[in-house]
Amino acid sequence: MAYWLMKTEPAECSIDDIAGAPDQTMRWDGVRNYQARNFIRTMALGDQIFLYHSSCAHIGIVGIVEVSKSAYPDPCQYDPSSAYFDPKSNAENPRWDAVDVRFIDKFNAVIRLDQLRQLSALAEQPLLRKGNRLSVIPFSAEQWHAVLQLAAAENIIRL
DNA sequence: GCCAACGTTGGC
DNA sequence: GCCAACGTTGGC
Repeated sequence: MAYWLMKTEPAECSIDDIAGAPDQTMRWDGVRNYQARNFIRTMALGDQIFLYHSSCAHIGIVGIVEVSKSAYPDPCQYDPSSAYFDPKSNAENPRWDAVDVRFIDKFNAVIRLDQLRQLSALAEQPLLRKGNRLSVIPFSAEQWHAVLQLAAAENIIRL
């Protein structure tokens, strides 16, 4: 099993939106960056994902979701009415993939950026690098557990 | 709203 | 293949 972090603008799709969706499951579509897409293609059923709210009032990790369906062609790329329509993609050779994610947990507080920066285990984390724009980011098991332990120490979650 | 950083595009 | 221009991301 692998660990990941995915960014979302809560105005578009928040942790509450996922928790409130049918089967608490949503398609994670609209990824239009090749590096992020390549990560999506390596995701496996059951992989654990930190959900991160960006460009909002309370920036940080807000909960956990998991991969409930591994990568498949993102239907939005074929839909001319979609903001994610890609006229250069075609069914024979789909350019973009999606996964399905299922709600696992919402923390009782946001794990803020300044808290994450305190973790030496995250010193090399692309998420914390200035100018980082990657929306799908792998986490090592060590990084994953360091975040969970921080959250437990701050009474954000119970381990 | 500002602006730095980045990925992508397209002319050459 | 280079690289400037552009659009977007994302923290502040």
